[in-house]
Amino acid sequence: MRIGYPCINRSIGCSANRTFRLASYSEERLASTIAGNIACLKKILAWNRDRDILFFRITSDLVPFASHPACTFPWQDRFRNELAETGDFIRHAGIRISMHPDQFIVLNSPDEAVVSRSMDELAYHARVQDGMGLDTTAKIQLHVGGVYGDAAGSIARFVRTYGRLDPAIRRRLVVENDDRRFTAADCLEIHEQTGIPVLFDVFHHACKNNGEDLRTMIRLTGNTWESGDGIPMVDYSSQHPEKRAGGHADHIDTGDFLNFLEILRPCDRDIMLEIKDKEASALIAIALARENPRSR
DNA sequence: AATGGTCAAGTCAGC
DNA sequence: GCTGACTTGACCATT
Repeated sequence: MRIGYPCINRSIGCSANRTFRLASYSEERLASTIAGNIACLKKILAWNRDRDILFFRITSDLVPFASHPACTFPWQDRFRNELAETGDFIRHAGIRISMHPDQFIVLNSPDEAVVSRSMDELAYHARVQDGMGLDTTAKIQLHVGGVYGDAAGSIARFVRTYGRLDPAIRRRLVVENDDRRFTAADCLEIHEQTGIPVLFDVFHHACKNNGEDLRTMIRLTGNTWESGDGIPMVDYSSQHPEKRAGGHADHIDTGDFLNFLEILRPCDRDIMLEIKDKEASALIAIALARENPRSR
């Protein structure tokens, strides 16, 4: 079991998701931004490794505008060495990597232009992981997409589009339940038709479900991951006490997390903490997991 | 140096 | 019809 956090480290003082405005786009600006982002990513990974944080979500902003028509810069060639070195570090440290394209990537959109742009953006994500030489246990997690007033039809559209994806994307793509549109059961249905692994989001499941037993869903979603996909990933968060239902907590709720660890037992999972204070909560979660080992 | 409007992109609930 | 939320704020013109 690895425990990690997404994208940003608030302790180090650098950011791996620097970007700039499209209006100020230039190759020089892009190249210097990418160089800075990769340099910071390496610092974060080393900081994590030193603290046994062995799961990390790499920001989608590592290469700004990578899939935008304005970007003709051959970043994968220009940063070949930097990407490969980062990948070497990741492998030697035993770190697990995920990425999570943002809300604009919608494979089941009825608008073919949206689908096309989404595929380009997924190809970029795959190229980052390929450039690092990561195996297929590194994943790209995506939600099903929009409902458009017809959930069944929208699931069918996701399945059809999945069949069109480049294998370089397909071997890394996993589908995740969201908090208001498609449940883990919907994702399992998609798995039946495509074979895509299901990344179970515990908090989203609490927000939207069909009354399924939590342990059962953890087991069923875990079964969709084959050996080449690695240990199943799960996303974990808890409700922010003041925000709307579905709002992520600022800080780990230790009681809730311990309860989750107990429910998880005896399944092995890599846990991504989607909590605002990032590495601070990850360090606490790792200490809690140590005190409450999975195998007795 | 601090601040507030704005930023490539989609969908949808809530007002 | 507009705004905010989403896995994650950061950029930049202006004061």
